[in-house]
Amino acid sequence: MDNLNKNELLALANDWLTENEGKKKSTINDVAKLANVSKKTVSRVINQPNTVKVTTRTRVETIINKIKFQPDMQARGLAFRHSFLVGMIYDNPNAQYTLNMQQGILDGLKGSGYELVVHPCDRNQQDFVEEAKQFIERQKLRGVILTPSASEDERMAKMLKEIDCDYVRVASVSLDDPKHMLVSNDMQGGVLVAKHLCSLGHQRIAFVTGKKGFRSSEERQKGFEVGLAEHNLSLNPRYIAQGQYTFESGIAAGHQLISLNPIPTAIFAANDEMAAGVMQAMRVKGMSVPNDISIVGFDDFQIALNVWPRLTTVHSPTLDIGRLAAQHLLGMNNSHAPGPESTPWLVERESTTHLAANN
Amino acid sequence: MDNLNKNELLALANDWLTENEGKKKSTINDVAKLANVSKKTVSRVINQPNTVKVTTRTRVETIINKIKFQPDMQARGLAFRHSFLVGMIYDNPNAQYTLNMQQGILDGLKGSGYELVVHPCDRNQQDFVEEAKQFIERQKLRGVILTPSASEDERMAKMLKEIDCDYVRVASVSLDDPKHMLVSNDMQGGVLVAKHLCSLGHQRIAFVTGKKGFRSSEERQKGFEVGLAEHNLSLNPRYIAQGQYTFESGIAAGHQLISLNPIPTAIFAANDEMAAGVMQAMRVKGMSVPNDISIVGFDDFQIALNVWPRLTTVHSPTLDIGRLAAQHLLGMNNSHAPGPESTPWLVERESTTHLAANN
DNA sequence: CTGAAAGCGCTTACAG
DNA sequence: CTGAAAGCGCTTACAG
Repeated sequence: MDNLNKNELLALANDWLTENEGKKKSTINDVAKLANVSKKTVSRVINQPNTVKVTTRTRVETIINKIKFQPDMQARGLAFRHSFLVGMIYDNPNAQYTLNMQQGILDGLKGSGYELVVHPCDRNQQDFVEEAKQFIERQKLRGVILTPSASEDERMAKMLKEIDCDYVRVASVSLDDPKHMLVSNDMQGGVLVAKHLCSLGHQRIAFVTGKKGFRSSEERQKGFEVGLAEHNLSLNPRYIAQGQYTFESGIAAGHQLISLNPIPTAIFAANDEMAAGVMQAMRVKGMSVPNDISIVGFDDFQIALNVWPRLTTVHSPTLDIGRLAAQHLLGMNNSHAPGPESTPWLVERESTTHLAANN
Repeated sequence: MDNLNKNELLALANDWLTENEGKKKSTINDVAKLANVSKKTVSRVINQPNTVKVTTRTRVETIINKIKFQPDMQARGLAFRHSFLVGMIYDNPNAQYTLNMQQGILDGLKGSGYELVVHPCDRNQQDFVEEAKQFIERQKLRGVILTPSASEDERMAKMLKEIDCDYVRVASVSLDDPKHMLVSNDMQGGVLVAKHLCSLGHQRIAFVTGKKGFRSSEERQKGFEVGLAEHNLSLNPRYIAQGQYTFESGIAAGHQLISLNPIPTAIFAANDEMAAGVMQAMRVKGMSVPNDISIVGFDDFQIALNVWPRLTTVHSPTLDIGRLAAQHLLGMNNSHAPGPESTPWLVERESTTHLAANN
């Protein structure tokens, strides 16, 4: 039996296939029988191919491919004591961000055999940590990826450590051991905005913050101030408006900022949504963007292209971040290297221009 | 042992808890031992509580709650021959739609013990059906929910039938046996738009279609024409512009439509994204919305509120649709009733107004 | 380099 | 109404 050549082996598998047509799915036992090895050897070919003699391995692989054997993830999970699922725990209200992140994670998981289970949470709810814990334990997740602001919650991180669940936190600043972090470096994005506006000659620049307690907003502001400082400028507290990361809050902030005297010549909003709201406020007041005032956003989501003029903004590589986070999670045991970082870049569009002479 | 009262039982469980603190998770065997029954009886309490004597059941439930026993879904899945996972297969490019649908499905799954695994697909890829098949079989999914346009693909439906996988297709028109359908009734939304515009006195009305091959666009148009017919109007083919469901295609369609002579007094775009694009085109041409021209969208997503004037549109209850689809899927075996339908409604905002006298 | 036995934590099929 | 045995499809631990 062991001396069958490939064609004889395939013929054997073909016979078996016609015999079992329409019957239940093939198992590791079927493969073992056809390849004339023990099921343990088939298991080795699947999990640690290098430990199997090449001729044996080739024989087993030929059968696996021929009868399209797929190991049962349920059974594998039971034996391995964890499932082949990765969880994404999130509470970000922005659809585009969340979906991009999902897609990035799925990219990173591709080919690994792992699937993505999504799990929104609500930090305002009393039992949201306990609820997440039950979710993870019930499905014996391989690990979880957290995005802001769920990723910034220390109660959540504490729980994950307690139940010894692998995890990666996506955030704009390092909050944990590097092996648990994927830093999106929003600060650097803020620096880029400052440089851009300064290079256009602006000096009276306003800032619209994001939602209170969101690290991303703090980091974007911090970077912005660092960038301004390099041009010997600083952010006047009067020119800082509190926003909520929403379109509506952008409108309000816009109205507040243009009522100032002197009026700012440029406004940096901590995300695109608010920048679009600021533009709305300008329009209502009959001000022209960018001639009367330059506006910059952050994220580079769809909305940046849907407004007119289109928004100059910072592109945050959400897809890449998701992919890196997934790879970081699955490779967690292999590396004690610091977690990867992602680098944003500036996208110049029509909402910013040189400071007009009359300003 | 069987005569222990509740407090004695709890004390017993407490002892066990302190003894096993930090050790591995509790299993059905632990519950059986503490409740002094066989594990089969514990299994019955979990799966078919009615078949167990009340006193026994209460005893078992007390233990389960006390030691916070959660059955292992991996093991349960293996024995049941299917996992406790539901898949969502989608290819809709609109982030808001997809995320709302996810959230709706999660709502419908809540409390069922099932989790949601997301799986985007690309109908342009040669092997997208085979790929989905492997996904389902590898994880032994309990069932899948398909959204447009993946839900409109008959090759996909055929494959699902072949592998005997429970599924629900969300679409704007019935494409399958009622037990496999969740109809979103977009046609009715189209009727509402026609009625609204006619009631405002408009007669020269244009339509921007969605992406070719999307049933939703066809249904919205069909309903629109039905509604117009009720007012003895019809859609002039010259006033139909082909769109792609994207913002950019809305701009193009807008330019095309206002170059017509006579110019339409109202435009209905098959989704909000395109309606926003049409408004953009109006702005560029110096036309005022709604005074020069009324504009209506469809979906009622965030973008409808981000434009100015805010968009009159049809609210499609995506969350409800997702929830109903999930419930329909899980209850599939219980009912042979026709699949549920969802009803859209009109949201009047500032982008539509009475036909001006000079038109 | 390979295999026979035991086990992962549940449920099904059978029995009483 | 309840239980002992066998099994779901894999892997671990041990042996050779």
